[in-house]
Amino acid sequence: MHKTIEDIAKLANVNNSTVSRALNNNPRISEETRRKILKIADELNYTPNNIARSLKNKKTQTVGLVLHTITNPYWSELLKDIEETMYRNNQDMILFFSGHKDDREAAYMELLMKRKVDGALITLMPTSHPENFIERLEKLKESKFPFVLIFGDANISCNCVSFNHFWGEYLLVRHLISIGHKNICFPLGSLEPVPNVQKMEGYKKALAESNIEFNPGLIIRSDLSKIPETIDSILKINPRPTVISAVDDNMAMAYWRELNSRGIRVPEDIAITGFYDIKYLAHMKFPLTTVKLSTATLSEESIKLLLENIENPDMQYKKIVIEPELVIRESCGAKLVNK
Amino acid sequence: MHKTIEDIAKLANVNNSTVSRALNNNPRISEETRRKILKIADELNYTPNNIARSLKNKKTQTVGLVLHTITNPYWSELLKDIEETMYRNNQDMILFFSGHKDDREAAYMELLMKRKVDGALITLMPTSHPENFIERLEKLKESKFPFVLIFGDANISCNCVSFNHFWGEYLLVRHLISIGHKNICFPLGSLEPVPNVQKMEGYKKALAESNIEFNPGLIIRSDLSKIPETIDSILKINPRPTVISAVDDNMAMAYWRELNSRGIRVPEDIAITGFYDIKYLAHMKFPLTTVKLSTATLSEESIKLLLENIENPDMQYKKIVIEPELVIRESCGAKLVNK
DNA sequence: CCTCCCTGCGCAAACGTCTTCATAAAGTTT
DNA sequence: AAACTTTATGAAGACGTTTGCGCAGGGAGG
Repeated sequence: MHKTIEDIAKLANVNNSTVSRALNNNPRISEETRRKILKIADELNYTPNNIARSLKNKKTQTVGLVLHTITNPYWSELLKDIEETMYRNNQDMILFFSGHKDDREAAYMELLMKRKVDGALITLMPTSHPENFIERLEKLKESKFPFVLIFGDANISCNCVSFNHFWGEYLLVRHLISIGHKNICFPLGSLEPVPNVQKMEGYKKALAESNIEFNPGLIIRSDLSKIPETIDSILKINPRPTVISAVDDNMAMAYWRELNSRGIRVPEDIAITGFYDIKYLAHMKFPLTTVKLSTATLSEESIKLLLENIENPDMQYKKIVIEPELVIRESCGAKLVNK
Repeated sequence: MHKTIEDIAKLANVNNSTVSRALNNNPRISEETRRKILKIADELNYTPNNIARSLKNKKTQTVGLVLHTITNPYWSELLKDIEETMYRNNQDMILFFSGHKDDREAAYMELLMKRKVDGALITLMPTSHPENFIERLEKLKESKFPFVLIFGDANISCNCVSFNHFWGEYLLVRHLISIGHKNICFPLGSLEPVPNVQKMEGYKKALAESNIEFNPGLIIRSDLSKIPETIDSILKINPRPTVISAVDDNMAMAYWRELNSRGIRVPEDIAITGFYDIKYLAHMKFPLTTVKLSTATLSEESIKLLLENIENPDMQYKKIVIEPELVIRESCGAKLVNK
């Protein structure tokens, strides 16, 4: 079966501790014996037992990842990037999906402690039960459990990594204006979530800079379950908007599809923009103009922060805000304008 | 800090072993002491140390999941279902993405053993290096490492769970014929991968049953990177096909998008069908007629098989084939025909 | 009443690794 | 050459569980 340190020790005629030291590059050991031990370890095809190691070291080299959703391709992309970053950092990752369900979220927060992960990456989504969620975070903080909140906004005191939604929407609307759009419809679900508030600010700032008056009639309620109704409302606005700035790529695609089924062309008849930049959609050849929230940067930054926190559980909390990036494709009508 | 069995033992004035037995529902212990111990454990907020437990038991209650891709929403859906099934079975899951890269795949296969997971779910994708992949599987088999191959076809001797692609395509084409389609274009990348071979059989069987002659001109080469060219070829076929039976939903969407950008309507001008049934697309309101390969059933079956294998490492290999299910939506033109 | 068996529990070893302390040998300083 | 210091290694305990063995006490069967 599997070889242990003791097996090596016997063959090398040394003590366990010597083998352990040789394997761990402890300097207090002679080059000669080190080489001898390493050679034998190699011949025996020895691999250390991480369980035993964890028991002694009280570190598992494993972090938890708590996601609220995964079927949305943006989050899968993020998951992929996180996994790769973990791999580069020699960390294992154990996964917990809460699926927006409060009870599972509670269960997972418990599991984080029980399963002995060294720390965790946790996503905050505006739709989950905010009070319970915050309360659970407080518990983690109390027990000094290292974690960082992904997409966490400023209202929570803990390690956070998030994006500057304000600036993203600003860049986007500024671009739309620059290619001739003035009537920019901005449907959103609710103004409660912080990202939406920030986007609204960005939208207004861009308008103001171009001396376009803000028209509240262009801000309408929308929801993935009521796409036809939303499109109805939009088409009734007078004058008709020339572009719909969707709150995310998914909504953008749903609008696109609904317009298409009515024979309205995108972007010729009405333009559409998204937010997040879901790679899968570009893969499927949908040239959506959007604002990229880089999953690569997000994972890089959050893991860096998390490892820092694991290293030093008493560190000051940090907030990292990543700047988004405008991605101009065809759905905004940019190519039409340039002709 | 964290409480141990010893802490409980002291307070209860019993030995460690008694506490352990009480906690593990060992029958050789009186109801009285059991209750006393459980009460104290509860008061102390005791949670067992899984690391120590694993060290003793040589079981980690953790399984590895090796995925080749995750950004494709079908696989994310599968991942979600697997995670949920794992949760119900009290198993942790550690994740490895190989991203179709051979070196990472090799690294992960090594890690599976080193990281002390009890077993693994491994996906086989036709695009990875088949020889190396098979070789690595043989190694796992040699060391009696429990694993099941997801989407594994019959050519490999190991535990497999896969779908009956043959029957899926057959159901689909039979339906297409039933609503009046006769000219069914069937573009595919290559006839090498087993699923494609099976689909081809299903396609032919359905035609034969309706006495429609097989027309090789309708079988064309296709590739996600050459969508416009594929559509060009399809539109040149005479008589023009009334429907494109794509090899998967992703290809279907790419065709859809390309046709749309040329002003060709789906399904009015040409119908489209997919394969797999990616939930995300339905979510985005694309009413794609497709063949559902249920991720729920897949995860259920594969985990059941894996746990069985972990329980008994010497078991006979099993092959499980899941029947797919036809999902009729609008893209095949069914609704048009019925009018 | 003696043996036998069952119940309930304690003792101690074990899982594989790391680490503190001790010690012997070798090298350095005075 | 005595008194240190440094270097290389060994011995043993610890991390938190689980478990085989043993033993005391009590009930049952002969």
